[in-house]
Amino acid sequence: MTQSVSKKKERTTLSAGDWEQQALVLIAEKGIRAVAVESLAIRMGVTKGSFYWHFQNRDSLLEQSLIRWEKHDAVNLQTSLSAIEDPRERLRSFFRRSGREQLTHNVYSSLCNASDHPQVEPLLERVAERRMKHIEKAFEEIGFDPREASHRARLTYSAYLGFLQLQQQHQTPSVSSEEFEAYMTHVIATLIPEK
Amino acid sequence: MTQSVSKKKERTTLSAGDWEQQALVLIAEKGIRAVAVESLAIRMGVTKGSFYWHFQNRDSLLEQSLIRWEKHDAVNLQTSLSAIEDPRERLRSFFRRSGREQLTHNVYSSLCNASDHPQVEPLLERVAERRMKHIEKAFEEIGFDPREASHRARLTYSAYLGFLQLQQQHQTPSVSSEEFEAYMTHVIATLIPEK
DNA sequence: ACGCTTCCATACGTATGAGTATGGTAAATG
DNA sequence: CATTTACCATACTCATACGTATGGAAGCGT
Repeated sequence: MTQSVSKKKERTTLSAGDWEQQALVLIAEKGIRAVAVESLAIRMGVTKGSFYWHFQNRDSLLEQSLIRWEKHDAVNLQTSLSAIEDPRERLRSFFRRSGREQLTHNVYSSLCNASDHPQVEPLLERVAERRMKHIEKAFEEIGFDPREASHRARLTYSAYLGFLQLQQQHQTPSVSSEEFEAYMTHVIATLIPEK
Repeated sequence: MTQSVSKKKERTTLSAGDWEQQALVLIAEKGIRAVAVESLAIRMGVTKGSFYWHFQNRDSLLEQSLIRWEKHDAVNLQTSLSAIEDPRERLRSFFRRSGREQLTHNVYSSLCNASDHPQVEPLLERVAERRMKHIEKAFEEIGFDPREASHRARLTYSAYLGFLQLQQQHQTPSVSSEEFEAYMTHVIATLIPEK
C-alpha cells in the first residue's frame, strides 16, 4: 500500500496504487462487476480522464489490482500460518482468521462469485491450490498418510468455502456470537482429530 | 416441463414455459447475467418481439424461471431423500446425487455466484434452509442431539457448497474418476459416524 | 369467408458504460 | 521565468442491451 486516499489528510494527486486499492474495496463490497471506471472515478473524487492516464484500460486495472491482492494474500498465509509450529493449532487458526483481515477476506469471497471471469479464474486456482497445500501439509504432520491428508485438506477447504457462501446468503450466525463459537468448536472437533 | 423446443419435431409457436426452461439452461451454462432477451430469442429461433408478448420484462422471466426451478428442486428433495428410511444412507445419497440431475445442479451452482442478486438472494436462502433442515433431521435420527445435529448439518452443507465452488474452479477430480470416489468415501467416513 | 386472437418481425428510443480526443492547470525543472 | 511533465476535466464516439410501437401472418371460431 503506497499511500491511501485519506492518509496524508487530502492528497493532491492520485497514484495507480490508489486506484488499485480502491478497486479492491469495491470488489469486496459489490463484486468485480461493480468496478466501473466512471463510478470508481467518482469514488476517488476525480473523473475518467484521470483513470485513463494511469491505466490503459479497465482490464489493466483489474489485473494490477488482482496481482496486488494475491501478493498480499500470499504474505498473509506465510506469516500467519508458518509461524505456528503445532499443526493442530495451525489448522485451528485457519478457521479462526475469518474475523481479522476483513478486506482481504471479502475480496476473496467476492472473487469466488466470478470464477468464470478470465482474469479471476487462474487466480482462484492458484490461491486455492496454495492454501490447500498448506492445510495438507499440516494434516500430514499430524499423522495422516499423504492420500488421506489430501482428502482431508480438500474437505477442510470446502467447508471453508461453503461457509463463505452461506455467509453471503446471510445463512450463518454473526461472527462474534455464541452460536458462531459453538459451530467453530464443532467444526474443529470434527475435522481435526485429537492426539 | 410443458413442452421442450425440440420435442414435437418443430413447434410452430412457443409458450412462456419454453422461454423459462431455456433461460434455466442459459443460467446453468453461463450464469444469470447471460440471460439477455435478444440472445435468448436467437437461441429460441425467434426475435425480441416474441419475448415481450410472453413476458412483461426481463425480471418477470427470471422470476418465473426461478420459481419453476425451486419447485422442481423441492420435489427432487422430497422424492430422492424421503424415500430412504435409513438416515445414514439418506445422507450418503445426498453427496452422491451430484452426478444425476445435472441441469438442476448446475443452475444452483450458477445461482450461488449471484447471491447479491435481489431475486436470487431470497431463493438461495429458502433452498439452503430447506436442504439443511433435511440433513439436520437425518443427523438427529442417527443419534445426534439437536444442537450437534444443527452444527453437523451446517458443516455438511458447507462441504457440499465448497465442493461446488471448487468444481467451478476446475479444482476437483472428474466425477467418474477413481480419485473422486476415494474423496467421497473419505467425506462420508468423516462426517457420518459409524453405528 | 370474415374477423379476432395469438404469436412474431422490424424499427425505433433510451440508458449505461467503455474508450478517445483534446484541452487545462499546478508543480517541478532548467 | 519559461517550459515541460504529471494529472485531471470535458466532450465526444461507439457498442450493448432493455424496452416500446406497430404492423404482419397463421390459426381459430362463427
